[in-house]
Amino acid sequence: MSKSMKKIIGYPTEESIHPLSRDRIVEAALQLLLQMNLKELSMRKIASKLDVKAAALYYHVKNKDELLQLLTDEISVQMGEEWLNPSLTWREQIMEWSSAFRKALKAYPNAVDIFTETIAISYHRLLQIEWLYSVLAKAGFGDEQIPWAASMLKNHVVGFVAEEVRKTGFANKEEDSRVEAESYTSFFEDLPVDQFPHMIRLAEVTTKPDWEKEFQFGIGVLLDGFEKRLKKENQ
Amino acid sequence: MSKSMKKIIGYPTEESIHPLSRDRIVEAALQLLLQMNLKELSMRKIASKLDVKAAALYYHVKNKDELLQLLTDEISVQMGEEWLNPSLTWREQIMEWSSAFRKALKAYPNAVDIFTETIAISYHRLLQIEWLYSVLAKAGFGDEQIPWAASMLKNHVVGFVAEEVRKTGFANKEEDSRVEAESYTSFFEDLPVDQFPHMIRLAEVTTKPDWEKEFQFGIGVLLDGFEKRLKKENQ
DNA sequence: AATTAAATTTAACGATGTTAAATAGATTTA
DNA sequence: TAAATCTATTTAACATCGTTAAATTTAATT
Repeated sequence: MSKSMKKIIGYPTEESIHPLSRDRIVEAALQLLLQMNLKELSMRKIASKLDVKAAALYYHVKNKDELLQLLTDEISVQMGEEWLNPSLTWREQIMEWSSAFRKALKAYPNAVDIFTETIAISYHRLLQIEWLYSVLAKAGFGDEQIPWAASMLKNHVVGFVAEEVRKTGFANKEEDSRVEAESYTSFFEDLPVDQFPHMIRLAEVTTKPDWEKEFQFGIGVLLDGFEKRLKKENQ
Repeated sequence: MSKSMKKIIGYPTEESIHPLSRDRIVEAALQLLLQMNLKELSMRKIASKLDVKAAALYYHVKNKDELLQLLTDEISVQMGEEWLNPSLTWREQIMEWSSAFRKALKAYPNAVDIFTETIAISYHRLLQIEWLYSVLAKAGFGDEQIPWAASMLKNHVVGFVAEEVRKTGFANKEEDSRVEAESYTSFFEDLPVDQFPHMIRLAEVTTKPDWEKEFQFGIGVLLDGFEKRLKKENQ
């Protein structure tokens, strides 16, 4: 693109296309999280990606913690609504939601830890929880148990994906975690056999995990456990 | 204590009682975590608490990450073995373990996030998992499902306590999180009623949580879910 | 054209994890 | 006992970080 072209009135310059904003900051941060892990993500790097100095970010965002909260909110937004299907049973609805949530989390593997470290107090995360509440209410849960069950589901998916990401490894800048995931695989061989009999016997299963199958198992356990409590209440 | 007294041969001086070591470093770090949160904990502060310069720590510990791992290991050690009781059913054994694990985690509330962020590759944490494996194996679970169930239990307790700590608030230096916990309580009043009907209706339940009851509910759900899978397999 | 408001930069502060080299203390060897 | 070696700690420095106040530029309004 020539410099003269940029001077045409109304021609969208880099700046007019991309005025600095919360959304652009969030977008840049998420992009960076695809190339580096959470510890490496800094305000300065985000700013640099936007051709701006770090202090400029603070006009649009209170501090880094707030920005991280915004990231979780945006990820919740990107989860979309395709999983929403009122014609399904409550079990099916929750299974759809769980899979969609997992998928959204895995889209930004390095952001998962933000979910584990923060309370859900952003708009779109709250919408998710509200929806969970509505499904659980229709399923017949008592008022006290609705938040309990919702919390379990949320924590389970987040915890599951966090572990999945850690053990699967994900591309850092210096491919650190990939190495970590490998060393984890060969880790079991160094265990004292007498003290860890089960762990060693199960090493084969543990080091070649079928994450999808394990995920379905987990959701199934929760749903079965929920259902039993439902029946107990109504009998 | 007079200076001359310290000179008596064999009298335990400050230094001879307290030679720098991994254990002392871990102990100091855990003590500091009772007065500040995880983000505030630094190598320099730990060193200062031990009347030593920060670099000295690196002779005993590879880096901060390893130290944090050691903290989780020590907390696992402090969990003790009172919860161990082979005469109980597998359900009861797991309930005892869960409660003991929760209690151990809550002894250092500001350390919980280390558990959520790290893989269990330290000796005493692995011992816990090995024990879970043995109980689940005796309960009759198939080899594939044993690690799955164990992982669920571990993740559930850690996730639960993490949330409990965040929402309960814990004494920081500047009583920051206590304020945060308060503002969380009054948080629901600002929600748009039409978009969050359930959340607002349940606000009373959610802001006055009975954590012990909720914890038992969660473990019960998991155990019921497990049991159903057990029966399915054996039929 | 002058004034005000909005957005960004400059510059700086204190703090962090970590490392290499220098130093002191203790132990072993000659 | 003196020299040499090993152990443990300090000194000093590096690059980086989150954040803020003040100065500056750019845009909007009067």
